[in-house]
Amino acid sequence: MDFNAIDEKWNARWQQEKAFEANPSKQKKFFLSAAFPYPNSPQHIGHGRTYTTTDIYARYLRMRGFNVLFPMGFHVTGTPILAMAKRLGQKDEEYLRIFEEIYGISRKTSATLTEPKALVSYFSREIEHGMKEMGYSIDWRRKFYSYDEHFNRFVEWQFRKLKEAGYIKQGSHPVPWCPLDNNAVGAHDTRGDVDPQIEEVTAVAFELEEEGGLMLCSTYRPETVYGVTNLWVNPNALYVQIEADGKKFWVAKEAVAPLAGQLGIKVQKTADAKELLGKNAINPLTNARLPIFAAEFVKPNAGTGIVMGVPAHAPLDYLALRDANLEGKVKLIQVLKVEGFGEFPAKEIVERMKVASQLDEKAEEATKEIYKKEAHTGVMCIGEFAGEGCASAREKIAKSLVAKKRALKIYVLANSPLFCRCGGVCIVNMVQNQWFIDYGNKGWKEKAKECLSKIKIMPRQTIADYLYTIDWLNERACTRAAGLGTRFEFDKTQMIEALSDSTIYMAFYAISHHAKELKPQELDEGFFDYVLLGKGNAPTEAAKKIREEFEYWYPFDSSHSAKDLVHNHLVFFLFNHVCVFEKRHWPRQIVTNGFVLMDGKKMSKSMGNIVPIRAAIKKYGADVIRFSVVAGADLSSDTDFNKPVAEGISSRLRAMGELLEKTIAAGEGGKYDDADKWFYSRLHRRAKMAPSMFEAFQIRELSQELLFDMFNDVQHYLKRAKQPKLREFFEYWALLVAPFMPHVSEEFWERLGAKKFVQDAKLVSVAQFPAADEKKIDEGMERREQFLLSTREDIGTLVRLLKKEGQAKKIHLFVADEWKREARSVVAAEKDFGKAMKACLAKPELKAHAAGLKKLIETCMKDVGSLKMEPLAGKQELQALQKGAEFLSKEFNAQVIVQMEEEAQVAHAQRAKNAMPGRAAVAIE
RNA sequence: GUGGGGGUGGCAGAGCCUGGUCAAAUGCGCUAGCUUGAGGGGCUAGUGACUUAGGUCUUCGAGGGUUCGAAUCCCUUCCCCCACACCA
Repeated sequence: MDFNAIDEKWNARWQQEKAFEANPSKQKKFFLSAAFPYPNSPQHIGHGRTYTTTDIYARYLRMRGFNVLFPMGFHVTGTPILAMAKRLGQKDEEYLRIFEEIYGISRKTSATLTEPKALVSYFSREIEHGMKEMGYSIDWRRKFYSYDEHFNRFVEWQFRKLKEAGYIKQGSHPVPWCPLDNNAVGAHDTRGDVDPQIEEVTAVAFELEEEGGLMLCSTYRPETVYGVTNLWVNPNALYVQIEADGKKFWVAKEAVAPLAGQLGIKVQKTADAKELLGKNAINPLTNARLPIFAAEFVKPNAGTGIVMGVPAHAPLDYLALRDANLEGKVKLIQVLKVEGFGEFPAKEIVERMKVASQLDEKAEEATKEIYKKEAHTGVMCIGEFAGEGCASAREKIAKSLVAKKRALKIYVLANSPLFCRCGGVCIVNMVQNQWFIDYGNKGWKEKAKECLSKIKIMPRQTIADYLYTIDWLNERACTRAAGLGTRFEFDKTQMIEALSDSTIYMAFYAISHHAKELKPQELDEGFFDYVLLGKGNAPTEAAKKIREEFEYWYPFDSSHSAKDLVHNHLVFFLFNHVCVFEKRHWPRQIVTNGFVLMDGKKMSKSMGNIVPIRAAIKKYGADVIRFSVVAGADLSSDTDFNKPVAEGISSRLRAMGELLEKTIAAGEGGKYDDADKWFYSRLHRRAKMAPSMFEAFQIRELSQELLFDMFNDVQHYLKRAKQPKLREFFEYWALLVAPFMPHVSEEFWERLGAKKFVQDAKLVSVAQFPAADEKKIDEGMERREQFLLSTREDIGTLVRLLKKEGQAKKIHLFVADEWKREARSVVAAEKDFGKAMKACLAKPELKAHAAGLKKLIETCMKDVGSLKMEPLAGKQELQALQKGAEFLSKEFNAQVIVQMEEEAQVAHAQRAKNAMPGRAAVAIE
């Protein structure tokens, strides 16, 4: 089988037949989509998982008679594409190399991609080709880009709705910032693509007794202010006094730049650390007098460069005191009671770990341990919040200090120093007048939760994540100074940010192909109000038709994405839908899936283990890739892509193909015998359970059943059947696996030249999903075969045990006597040994076998569980063995004798006694 | 730290909700035999330990408990992964 040729043939056919262009009709509809891609790179097989899952579902539903709409667009909003184009324009070596080595794009081509639009068009074309090659059943007429003017009008309308609802706010906001570029930095703007992490720190102000200035100490542990005995400055650093907020603060000189974006800083004077030493500050909570000491461990570039000394709870503080022989001069103050420690945990741990000095490496280890322990188990034993846990006290004290203006909230970059690609050192900037969407709004949250309670979430375990995120979400910045996308109407200097313009875009798919026919300026408030909300009168005839189309497709039935979007996009999707749309148009289902690993490892540019999807298709064929990325794991977990898996699927498919050819060549005929009955029972059983498994997204299990298990059954059937009859099998199978492997399925179907299920439809893709023929599901037949196979296994075990491989001459088989079956059913009802025995003896026909009863009941008790299942009748077992004797005889190359007499009557009576209901006895000569 | 998800045989990965048929599906790997001109591929069997009659013993992160019975239920504990906001 030439997979590539088959792929090409059917992709062309689908396109030619417009098989997936969905228009309103009388049919019931299903509207689903998967997160639209961001075209700044070619897609890899990891992307393929979400889209394939979506497509399998779409194809399944289409075969179940739904009018399915599966559209696709491109999300180009934001800064990465801009940044990438700019870097390519600068001939950035790192980017050129990634393009060349990982994406396979020549430097010559790269040179043409220096404009954002060129980049977008290049990659979106690439992605679209890949999706078509994968056979995704997408209605491409509805494609749009998120910077299209028509879409801009839509997003503007959406934001007007948010504003009307009172959800658009303005305020200040900390942002990672490059002072050289004078712009916000994201991960793609930093050297090494490091994601900037902002951390909130409390800076406590201690008034200087002598001069009224304030010593600004940054701390992660404001609750320890009660235990401050002194302040620390680095003796080798310079300190400056700055004016901010009308006050004078001392901070390290190196701290000024990182804080410049947050405090309106005016440097008043500079001083050597020595000038501060010997002065005294006042504790804002206890009014204690705190001397200022010198310590080497203080880092002038971290926080404010001034540190509170809490020797009772901070190992470094204690060590610094000890190092300077100041231990006698201060009295340690306990703030927290800590499990497993006495009054002064820091002192204790330093002594226990034998930390030599503040410069000892072990000091850090001790600090980590104490901080963790105190945060976890510490209970305040001093001050206003005595008795409270450390964590809650920390929060309350910080809040109250800030409220009393005795402390400031400052932000630092947790992973500093962080360099912008331009070379600048990143800082945190407090952006004033930042625009937000207020996801903190209580009423809105309630509505979002209401929607969540009605929506179907797959996989189900993720509901907790949604709930948590809805609760936790607060104001979210929704604009940026730069980026592609939609300009922010209420402040034209701003662009709407990427996760805010992609929350209800599915609604736009429903109408995008019509909207394109109109001029952007026609898509005004009245237009969208009418089309999307049914408000007012139709502004034009066209609008009326568009409204009808929207009404047909909405609500949105199923949203698909990878699991990483649960915490942002998918929750915004809920919020925005409940804000903008009528309740009857709220979404119905969300499905998220795990990622794809490559040989067990995460795919990444730096590892160079990214497999571009188009290359993979070329190598294995689309259907093998489709199958590989969804079959390996449950929806919720990550799956692994590797060569053996892909090849295993490929070889089975090929084998099926060859078998199909043979079947076609051989023709068909003859009466069904047991082997045929067994095989078709298995097939129809699978056909019967397939629908519920598709609907429950049990894709891993389904693929297991439909490909691997079915294949094994075929193998066994070929061995058992005198004259295999596979035509009906292929007629079913090709359709059962069609959602997974549409190309091969179409090809098989065409080769079969059959009309069943397809009727007037020309394509499998729009055929009926085959209903199982339940009459052919033959439980008894399957169980008899199972009985035969387990007997075969027993024989095999014995032959091996007796070291008689290939040498057994005669195999005698015995079926359990009737009295055993009766006794077994007694035991099944009465699981207590004694009572079961009594019950058995009460029956005259069993009493006759009293000698064997004890052993029998014991054996039955050993696996009580299996008693629940009704065993095959003796006759059935006998029939299975008799009909299977020839098969067993071939398997073991020995004469097989099935005994019909009662156990005691036959030769090998001792062995025959071993027979149990459900298990034949074996004697080997 | 907060929230979520996990720890199963050489590996991947089911089973756990609804305890017994679980030495634990399936796939890969490995071993042996057959097949093929070799290779690739295919087929058959084996793959916890012991065992010349279908048996026994020990296993599902660790420890404890409930139960006639625990991979499955409860408690304690250790470890791993993911998300945490302006980033698509």
